[in-house]
This record gives sequence, C-alpha cells and structure tokens, in this order.
Amino acid sequence: MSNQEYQAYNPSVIEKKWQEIWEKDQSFEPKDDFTMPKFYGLIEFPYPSGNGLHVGHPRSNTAMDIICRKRRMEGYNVLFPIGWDAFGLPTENYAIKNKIHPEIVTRRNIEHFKAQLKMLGFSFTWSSEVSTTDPEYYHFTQWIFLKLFEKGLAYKAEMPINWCTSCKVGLANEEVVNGVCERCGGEVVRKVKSQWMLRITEYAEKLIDGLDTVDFIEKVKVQQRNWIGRSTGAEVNFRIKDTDDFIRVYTTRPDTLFGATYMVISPEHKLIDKYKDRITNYDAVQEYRQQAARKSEFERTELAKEKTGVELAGITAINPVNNEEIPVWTSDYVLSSYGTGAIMAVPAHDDRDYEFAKKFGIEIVEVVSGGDISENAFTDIETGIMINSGFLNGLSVKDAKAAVTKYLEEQGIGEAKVNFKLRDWVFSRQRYWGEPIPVVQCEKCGYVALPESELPLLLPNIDNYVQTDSGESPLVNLPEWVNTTCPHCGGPAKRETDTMPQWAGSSWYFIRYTDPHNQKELASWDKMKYWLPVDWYNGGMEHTTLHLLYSRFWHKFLYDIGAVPCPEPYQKRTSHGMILGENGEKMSKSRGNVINPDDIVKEIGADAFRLYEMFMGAFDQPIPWSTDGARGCYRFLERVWKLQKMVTDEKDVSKAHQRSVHVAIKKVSEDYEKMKYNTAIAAMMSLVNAFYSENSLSRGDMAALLKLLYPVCPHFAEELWQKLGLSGRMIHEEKWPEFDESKLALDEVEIAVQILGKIKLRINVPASLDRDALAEYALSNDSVKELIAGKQVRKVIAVPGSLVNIIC
RNA sequence: GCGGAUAUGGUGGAAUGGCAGACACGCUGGUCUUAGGAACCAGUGCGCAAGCGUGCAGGUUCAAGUCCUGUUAUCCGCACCA
Repeated sequence: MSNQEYQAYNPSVIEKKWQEIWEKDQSFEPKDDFTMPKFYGLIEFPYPSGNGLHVGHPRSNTAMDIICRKRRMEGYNVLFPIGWDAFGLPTENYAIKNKIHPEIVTRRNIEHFKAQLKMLGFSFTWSSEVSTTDPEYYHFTQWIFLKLFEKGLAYKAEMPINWCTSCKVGLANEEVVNGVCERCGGEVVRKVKSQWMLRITEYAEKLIDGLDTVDFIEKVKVQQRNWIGRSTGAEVNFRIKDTDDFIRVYTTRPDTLFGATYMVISPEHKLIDKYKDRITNYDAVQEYRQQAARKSEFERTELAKEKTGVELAGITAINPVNNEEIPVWTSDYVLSSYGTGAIMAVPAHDDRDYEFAKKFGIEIVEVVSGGDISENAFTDIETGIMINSGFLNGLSVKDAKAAVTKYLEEQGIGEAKVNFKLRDWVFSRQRYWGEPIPVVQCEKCGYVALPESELPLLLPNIDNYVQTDSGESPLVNLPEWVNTTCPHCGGPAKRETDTMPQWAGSSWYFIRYTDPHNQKELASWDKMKYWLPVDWYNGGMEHTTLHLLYSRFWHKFLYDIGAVPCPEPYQKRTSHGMILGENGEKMSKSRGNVINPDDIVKEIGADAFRLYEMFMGAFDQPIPWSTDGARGCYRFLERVWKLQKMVTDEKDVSKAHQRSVHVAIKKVSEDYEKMKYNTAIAAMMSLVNAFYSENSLSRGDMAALLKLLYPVCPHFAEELWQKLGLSGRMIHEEKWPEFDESKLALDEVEIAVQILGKIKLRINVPASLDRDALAEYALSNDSVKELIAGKQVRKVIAVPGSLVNIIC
C-alpha cells in the first residue's frame, strides 16, 4: 500500500504540471551527439486555419508521438519537429473579408494552434519550429526555385486556368465543385493565362522507380504509380497520302497495327490547319473544333459517354505495315495533351475505338482471335493469338508486340516509346499570400532570375489583397515594387507578380527542420547527413498525389544538384484514416457534426482523448467518432489510477501477474510498431483487468504497465510514476521494457476437441505436449473415449495449444 | 469504365488456415447510495431447443472470417491517357 495520500484523478491539473516540467527541462530536445542512433519522425505540418485544430490532427500526431516517445526510451536521438504551412488561400480570403493583414491572421492562428498542440502534450522538437511565411524560410524556397529555373525545370507557358465569371477570379482546381465556383456558384470557364510551370514530368521515371526503394504503404505506391501513369508502347508514322507528311501516333498496342482501320487526331492538332485546303469539308471540321474548344472541362467529362467527331474528307493515311488507305477523323476523345495527340484506331481491340466505329459505321477488322467482335472489342492481351496480321500471324500478343516494334525500328517507321500521364505542375497563383517568384521580365532579355544575393525577395506590404478584375495578383498594383531593373542588362524590367502555390513551402520543410536557423543554406550538410532521410512520415491519403509527390520531386532534384545527401526524402510512409462524425458522415460545419478537441480535453483531459483516438479502431481505416467511447477511455484511466491503492511493496514483477505482464509487453511493443494501437490498448486493458481480478499488484507490475501506457498517456504515466516513487527518475527517462519469452509459457492449456471438425468438448492438457503426445493424451481422456465409443478413428490431427480434431 | 479499400453482434472493432465475437461502447438485472449520467457485481451473437451463425453463391482443406473462383453493396481516388 502506498503511503501517499490518495487523490482523485484530475487530468487538468496533472497535464498542465507535466507540460510545464517538460518545457522547462527541454525534455524532448534532440542531442547534438551524432554518434547516437537517430530517429526522425514526421507528421504533416498543419495549415493554421482560423478554425483551430480538428480531431484529425491529434490522430496522426498522437500516433507519431507514441513512436517517438518509445524510440527515446529505446535510446534513440529523436527529431520530431513541428511547423506551419502558413501561406494559402483561406487566410487570404479571411484577410480580404475582414480587412486584416494575412500576416497578422497567420500569427494569430499559429498562436492558437500552438496552444492547442501544447495542450495535447506532443513531444515535439519545438526548437525546430518553422513557418513557410517567414522570410528566413522562404528565402530558400525561392532559392530552390532559382535552381529549378537555372536547370530549365521552371518555365513559363500558356495554360488554361479555371476562371470564375462571376467573381472574376482564377480558381484552384479544388475550388471548382461540379463545374461551378465553390464560393459564389458562378459559372467557371477555362481561360488561357501565362503560367509558371515546373517540369515534374522530367522526373516521372525517377519518381516511379524510387518507389521500389522506400517503405511506403502499398496503397500510396499504387496511387502514385497510377497517377504518374507509365505506359509502354510505340510511336508509329502513318504517311498522309500524296504528301511527305506523317501523322505520328502513340499506341500501347503496336501488335494490332494490321487492325487499324482509321485514325483520329485531336481537334487541336496542327495538321488540320496545315491541310485545311485539302479538307473538303473544312467548314464542318472547323465548327466541330470550335465546339470542342467551347466545352468547359465539366461538359467534356459529362459528355464523355457519347462519342462525337468529324471525318477529314479529302485526307487519308497509309497504314505502314499493309499499305492500306484509311480515313482520318478528328474527335475530342483524343487528347492533344497526351502522346502525340493522334491515334491509330483499332476498333476490334479497343473499347473507345469500337464505340466510335460502330457509331460512324467504320470497318472493324479482327486481328487478335479469342473474342467476339460482333459484340464487343476484344481487349484481352493474355490469351489472344494474332490473325489477319501478315508476318505476325500465330504469335501471342506479347510476342507480336516485340516483333512488330523491332520491325518498325528496322524500317524506320516507328520506335518503342514510354509515355506518362503525369502533367507538368502549374506553379503560379495570381494571389498575394504566397512566396514571390524571384524572377523579372526584361524587355530585352526575357525572364531573368534574380541573383541569389537578392534573396529573400520579400513579399511587400499592401492594403488590398483582392485580385484585379483581370485576375492578376494584387501585387500588380504596386508599381514601385513591380518596376525594377534587369539584373542581366540593367534595363527596365518588371517583377513577376504571380506567387508560388501552397505546395512550394511544404515541398522541403522536412529538410529545414534539421537546421532551421541556417542563414546560408537549406541546412548544413552534416545535419542533413545525420538526420535525413525522414525515418517515418505519417500523413493523409489526400496528399498522395500532391504534397507527397511534389516533395519527392523537389528532393530528387535537390539530390541531383548535390544539395541534399539522399535520393528519397522519406524512408517510410504510413497513413491514418479519417475521423467521421458520430453519424458516420464526414465532419463538416454544414452537417453540424464537428467535434472540437478543446471541448473533449476539457471534459476528459488530453490523455483520455489521445487514448480514445488510438483505441477507436484500426488506425488506417476511417472511423466514426463516439463521445461515449471517449468517456470509456477516461474510465479506463480512472481504473488504472485507482490501482495505486492495491500496489504492494514488492519491487519486481509479481509471480501472480508475471505471465500477463510479459504478454502485455510483447503485444504492446509489437503493436505500436505496426500502428495497431487499438489492440495494444486492448492488451493493456486486459492487463488491468487481470490486476483487478487479483485485487493486488506489485510495484514492478505497475511500473511495467505505466511504461507501456506512457507513450499514449504521457502526463498520466509521469504523474503516477512519480506519485508511487517507482524510480528516482521521470518515466520518460526510463528504458522501454523488454519481455522474456520464457515467462510467456503456461503449464496447462485448454484445448478444443473436435469430432469431424465440430467442437464437442474442451479439456485441459499439459502445455508441453507435442503433436503426437497431445493426440494420445486426448484419445485417452475418458470423455473423449465416450464420444468416440464404437467408432473407428481414422485420423487424428493435433495442434498443440489449440485443438485436437478426430476423424471417425 | 479503371484503380484501391471495406463488408464480422445493437455500436466501434478482435482473431500467424486451428475454440469467431478479444477489448470497449451501449443495453439488462443487482449491490451501495438522499440521488445517479458515480462505483462495484452479474449478464449480453441468434435460437425454447437440437442447432445456426463473419454480404451472397460455389470451391480447396481434417479444419475457412482468413485461401481460390464468381457475385453484390458501400466508401475513396482517377476520369476517353490510345
């Protein structure tokens, strides 16, 4: 019995107490000792919105906090940083609406977030805190841009953007919902603007291949691979009859070349203009092209089901393998932005071509046997055999591909080709609250980079953050800022007024964390060399093809120019499921099902809140919130709290609980690593139930439980540890417990006895029996004998520790 | 249409091919209380039972929630990528 006076569990008091101690002692600051084994745990730094933390943040943060706290107890030097992804639209919109400078809004929001995160007791490396809006930080965001520009990976191009006709504003894709403006419901059209682009496509291959070297959860890899969309095939030239010109097509099915019965080029294809004099129905073609151009993105996808198109009368092409003359069409089902903007159509073996050919009565020639082309296109590439295909006849699809590609290359009419779906990254925003792009436009020299010595190019102060009527950044209203001189020729030049997207600052923040106040470079080489790559990065699936891909791109680029020491930024990536409202729907203000972490912490404390978020269900699955469930976790902590009244003076793990304790250590240690927090917590609950069933536990038993519980409920564990005086240190300075396999053994186990696979009874047997001994033991049991009396035993399957199945 | 995931009590969910429903929530009854939305104790998949039970239909196996084939529903992502 502890001689401490018993006090009821009061989370608000002890949480505050320990947060102050940790802060005062700098308990979680990493050491400068680079000989220690390191662990770099990372969570996506939050966007400090005005709404404050939602319940999703603590789910990811607590999960990684658990890993980091455990790592420290295991002797690792741990970096677990936090910062602010603070540029971006919502802050700017708030600033516009309330006429407050976004910088002030941002500062206020960060303070609020910080207080909330501290309230939850995360063991962040606060000394590494960064904000993307800090000039000291965006200095190097701009520096990376200069490097991209220098290497030709940043370029300016005419690109269509989403334009709200009512707000007269360019919108991000995320702001366009069902073809209308998210804010005003106005019509959104495509408007061509000159935009900064980043050549991420240059890294398509590396981004795909790099996935084989990292430990990302499979669905992230699959999604990135699909997004990058590598496909292998061939480009083939089809001569336009009576000219020297070719239509060059891309196909993944060069094996079906003999089945090409027409061609389709995109409405934007240059050859249409070039041969407009030959096209006898040019008026009709022109009208179709205008129609296609007028269609908004929304309409184009809406109308995707029904194929449309116009034949280019007067133009035909020659199939290079059989010299057949085939018609050429234009249709918007062929995209100008993919491949060569032209295809050979093989209706017998492509669903889209089939549909198109059926609609317009074009010939369908079967070249792969195995299907029924009177019903459907036959697209199976595994089983088909080539027919009607000259020298390819009799080959499998796979062999035919190889054979025809070789032939094309030998004849000089085509070649193997890899294509990607990935598009270059539109990097401009006509907005105020972002990093200025450090480039000027000179009348003589064109786009010229600022010299590095002029970085950071500060975002100038401004009174009005609204875009201009023509959709330019409000920075254009600052002539004294815009008008400058060309660093190259000294002549008059204008600064770029577009700013960078929110994804810029977040593409390299994990590098900056290793050396956040370095004025000279991204981070010092020694620090990067020690800390990078991030060992474990947890975040949301919604960033898989955005932030996660962008930052891998930047990192690979930085690696290629020798600015970082490793080719991949993240060794391991995991992902948490979303927390839904209590009604099972997505949490949102409009649904009125939002749970505020402040309210929960006020009611049950941070530890119970953290505990519940980890216990509520499988970590990677979406899960509805349950306030009752959260209260249940509070009850569990109260139950543990009350254990202090039955702790004996025995120092070691008790005989009575020895097995339960070691089972729990094993289960909890393993489950934390697998992020199976729910079952880890269940194991601790079972242990507590075992303590209660004996009405007694030793100090050693309690110590083991508290160490296991500490990563999830750190304040609680620290407090009880100290209250019971379990050691002279604080619990976070303790070693992680190890389990002893030999302590897991049982003397006797209950096994099930089955007859023909049906359970008939359960018997207790010595745990040490092997397969044969167990079978024998079971057969000699009186109750079992009764069951099989008069029957012939044909076979006995015995599984030690589990069951005996008697076949008779 | 393509890709991914999921499907188990009233609810959230457990279960290396080996006793389905661990651990919780909720609910029912009880104890103690001036009181209970506190605590503690007992019960709780369905069925009176024999039995039946992991979306549905088959299959493999001594044994299937788990493996295979097919199928349905829901969620997420992509959207004519040749």
